Amino acid sequence: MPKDRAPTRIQQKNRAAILDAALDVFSAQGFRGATVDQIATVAGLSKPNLLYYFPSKEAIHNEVLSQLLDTWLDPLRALDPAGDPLEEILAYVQRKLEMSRDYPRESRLFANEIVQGAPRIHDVLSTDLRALVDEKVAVIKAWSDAGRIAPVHPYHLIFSIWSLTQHYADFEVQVRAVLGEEDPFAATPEFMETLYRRLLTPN
Amino acid sequence: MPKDRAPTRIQQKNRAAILDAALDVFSAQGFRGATVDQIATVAGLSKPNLLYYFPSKEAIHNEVLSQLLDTWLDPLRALDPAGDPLEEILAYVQRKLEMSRDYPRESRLFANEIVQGAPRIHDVLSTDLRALVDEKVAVIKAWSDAGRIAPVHPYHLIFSIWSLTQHYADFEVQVRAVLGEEDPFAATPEFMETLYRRLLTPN
DNA sequence: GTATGATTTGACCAAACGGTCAAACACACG
DNA sequence: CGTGTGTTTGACCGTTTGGTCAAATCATAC
Repeated sequence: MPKDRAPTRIQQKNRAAILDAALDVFSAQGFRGATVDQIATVAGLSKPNLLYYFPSKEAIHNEVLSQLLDTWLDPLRALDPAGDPLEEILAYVQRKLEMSRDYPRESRLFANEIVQGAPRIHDVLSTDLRALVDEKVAVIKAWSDAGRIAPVHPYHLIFSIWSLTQHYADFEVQVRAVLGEEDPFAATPEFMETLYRRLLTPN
Repeated sequence: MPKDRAPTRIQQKNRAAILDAALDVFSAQGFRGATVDQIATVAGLSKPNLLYYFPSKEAIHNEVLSQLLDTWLDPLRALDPAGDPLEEILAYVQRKLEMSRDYPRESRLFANEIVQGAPRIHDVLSTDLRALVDEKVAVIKAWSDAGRIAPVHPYHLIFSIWSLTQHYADFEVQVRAVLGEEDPFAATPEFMETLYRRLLTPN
């Protein structure tokens, strides 16, 4: 490990390469399935060299995961209580869908972690995530109570948005196997819009 | 390995215990994350004893996975072209939801496999699964074209059902972290029914 | 009870894995 | 150029893992 100075160009480049490679490997194999050697190879480094930049496999995983968590909830944070209810929710759906299309590795990393019981991020889920969801649920409930959108169970509404949008990244192999040549994201935005417009348009 | 005779009572009991334990461990840790020792311990056997009944870790995984695939698509197979369109689809949704509630381990095993690229079941997906989906998509498209349900992209309709229902099993930790004490499945059937009724009821 | 096959296990092996370390190498700066 | 710091690596270590095997134990039919 280098001393406590400003990172050199080499450090910046290599740390970035390692984190990108780790995202590749962890999202495709899970934490236990990934090997340090694999990550090093993908990053174009030797294993000891990689361990010169990060103290352990777990440290790399933590770093990748916390970088992910930082941005993962941005689309929901942006849901504006002052905006038009239906349009706000539709915009949130589209933002989430874009993230699945543009950052599928991040989505799969998250999925891997959750499916296997979220051992490393359970705390964040039941504190930060829960608080954010509670906040936005209150907004949606207010809209619903005011009759500005159809009555809906707000928690399940949010779960449905998560599951529908992330499905195209997390289960991409399955979607592609079923669709064949067709682009999975071709008709998806329109489908989502129709679905939530019909669900939420008041009477 | 015993000779090629009818399985004894001990064989039946132990093979069943192993497969159940394997479902536990594989669904919670993924293939590479699971160890033979773990499975053996959960099954109440020693590792060499377990390997007396199955030749390898991969053989156990294959067996568990193929038993799963056998029944996983039954709810979709049961979609009856002769039934009432909306009620048929709603019934399919409820069957899938029940499977998520009653067989979450199976759902998570499947999710683990797909998220990590489905290396072992890719063939089944692009043959059997695809054929079944194509068949049912045709049914839904016919209903849609006949105006018996609202116009809808049939593939994405099916994907939406998969993702929504399986979400409650695959992402159970997250759902519970957000909902707290509340039973994840309490309001879910009603939410699903409302959603698909609104989406599919012809104008 | 005893013979035969089924079942179980402790001891063991080779490979893979996460991680360490001293030595070699590269590079910037005077 | 040389020297001090940052960087890279081959060799190595202890542990975990999947799997083997011979020997011991158990169940059952005669």
